[in-house]
Amino acid sequence: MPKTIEEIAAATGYSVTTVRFVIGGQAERYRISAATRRKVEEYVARHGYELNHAARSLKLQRSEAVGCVVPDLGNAFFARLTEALEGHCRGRGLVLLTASTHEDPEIEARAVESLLARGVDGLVIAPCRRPDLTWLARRRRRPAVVVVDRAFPQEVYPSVVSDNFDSSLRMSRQLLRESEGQAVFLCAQPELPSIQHRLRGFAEACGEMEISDWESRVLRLTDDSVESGGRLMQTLIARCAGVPRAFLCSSLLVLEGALEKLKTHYGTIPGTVLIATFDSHAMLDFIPNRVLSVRQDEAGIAARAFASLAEQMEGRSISIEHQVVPCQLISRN
Amino acid sequence: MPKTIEEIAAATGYSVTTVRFVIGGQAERYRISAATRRKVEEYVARHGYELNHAARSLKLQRSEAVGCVVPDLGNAFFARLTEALEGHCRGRGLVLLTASTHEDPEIEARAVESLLARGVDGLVIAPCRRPDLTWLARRRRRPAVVVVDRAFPQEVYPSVVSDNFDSSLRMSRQLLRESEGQAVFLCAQPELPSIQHRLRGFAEACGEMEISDWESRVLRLTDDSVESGGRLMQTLIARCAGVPRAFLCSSLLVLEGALEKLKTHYGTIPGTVLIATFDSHAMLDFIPNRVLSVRQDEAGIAARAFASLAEQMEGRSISIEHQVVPCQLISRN
DNA sequence: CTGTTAGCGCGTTCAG
DNA sequence: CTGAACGCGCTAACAG
Repeated sequence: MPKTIEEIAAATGYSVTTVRFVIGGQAERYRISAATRRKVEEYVARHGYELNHAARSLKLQRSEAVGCVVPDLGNAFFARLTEALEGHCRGRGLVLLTASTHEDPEIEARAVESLLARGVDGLVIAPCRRPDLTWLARRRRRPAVVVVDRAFPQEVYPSVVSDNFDSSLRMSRQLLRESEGQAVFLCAQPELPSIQHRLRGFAEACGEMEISDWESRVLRLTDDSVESGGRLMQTLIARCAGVPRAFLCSSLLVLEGALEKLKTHYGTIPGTVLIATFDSHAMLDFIPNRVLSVRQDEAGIAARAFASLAEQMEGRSISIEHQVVPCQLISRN
Repeated sequence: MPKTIEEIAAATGYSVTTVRFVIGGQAERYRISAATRRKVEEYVARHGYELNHAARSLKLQRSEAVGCVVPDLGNAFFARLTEALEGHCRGRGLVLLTASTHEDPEIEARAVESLLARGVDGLVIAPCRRPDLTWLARRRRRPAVVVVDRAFPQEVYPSVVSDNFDSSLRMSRQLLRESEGQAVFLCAQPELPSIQHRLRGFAEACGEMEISDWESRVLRLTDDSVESGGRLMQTLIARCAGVPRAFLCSSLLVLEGALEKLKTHYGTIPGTVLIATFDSHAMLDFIPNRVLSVRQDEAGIAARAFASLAEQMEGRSISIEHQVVPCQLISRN
């Protein structure tokens, strides 16, 4: 059974300080005698020592933990992001506390509250609404904060997001070119900043093609779900009175719903329809249609987010910067 | 800025005990005078109070945190499992500490060590090898432990796994029936208990069809990856000297590799091939082929795992039980 | 080179 | 009804 420092001190007959120096690898520095050192090390080798983080946190007023709050861990993007973050944390001896909010601001607020009460040293959050600053304003020791994926305008925290405008522009250009201007954007959660940027990329590409009424090429619904995708596709089918030529989905969930609807409506997914979507998945390879998709760089986002956290935790000034991570455009078939 | 109990006591002129009773909602019970109570409550309403979990943990020797160690958060199964667990934890005021080990026993050991040092009250783990008991054997306060997804024979902890044998049997029966006995199992990580059960289900189904040499119908490779899937399919194609009739994958990663290989080899995925796989994904709907898949019930597993944890944490006897959660067989097209 | 000590904030016990 | 005091295990300042 692992011992506490005091127990080791008592058992070996030395003081806590001496034991601490040995255990902390500072024996050299404080010129602990070889004999003393050997005795302590032997005892530790036999019985083990286990740092009590609660006591350490209490004393140091820091937890060596970081919180991660995402809307949906079931979403592969957030899962990979969380995983990458956890790796960075482990590398620095930090633990990661996670919370998944189901896009519910209520749950989100409680989760953040809970993490802060736990005294996390850092917080990475992909908020479902504009984050409420009151958390930190009134707070003993304010943790480092980084907003990811969803940087609302005039963000007060450093943020790291994908290059949504540019990647959307590139994908939309290609989509419109290949479909001769016949493409519709099936869009869920249009109020999210990331989606807004994607919309703007689409609009820009429309402009380049001299499509004036791009707004009419966008079908919107508030919640991001398979069901929304189905309803949007339903609308699209009704509108174009025939097999749609090309469409662009704001997320994989919307894509799922849209394809499902195509399949039930036509019995199969018409091979002529050109598919484009944000967020990518390996399985997209196996749809026979031509498919364009944009893959976000979760590892890159995590790396930058963590770097920003680390910077803040080391007390450097909170530079309110906004970082944009490029995406990859993938085209299949 | 939220206050500590001592600060509130000092500011209101009462003692910590009195303040604690009021804050703890025990005012009635200890007959705190209405005036006192009002004063304290007013002060708290104005300045806030924030429990210091580090101090609480130090005193109570318990952290109100549970750890979750999985091989790969990027895997949708583990992501959903983790998410569901987190929900249960939140409901009981616990936080979830997560770690993803990339199937590396080294990382896993360090992650567990780290979580235990953090004093987690419970630990949910999907181990990559048979868990090493020495963690807990020699330990001050042993946390509650539940093994999920991968219960090795003679497991010493309670475990919760999917009904791998039965679901495999059902899927294999159907697969063999539809393919007239012409099906091959592309199997990665055959040493995992879950995979072993799936293999046995396949063998049983072969037996029912009076296929004696089921072993020759299984192609194995140790690591679960897209690359393995490709190599296994390569072998299969070479062996059957033509388009395979039907195959069964041990995981989605293997399926991805296998399909990829089919596609590069034949230019497209032959429509006649019958596909079956463990673990399911919505996108499987959009492959034109007939597809069988087994979907695990992550929510069910999480619920039972958490129930077992809770049971142990409440001091009830550690009944070394093994729970099996049914899966759903999905067939498409 | 080694030892002593004072908190960190909370929960609990005992004493009025 | 209210207050005082101890200790959880660790860190760090100070004292030899």
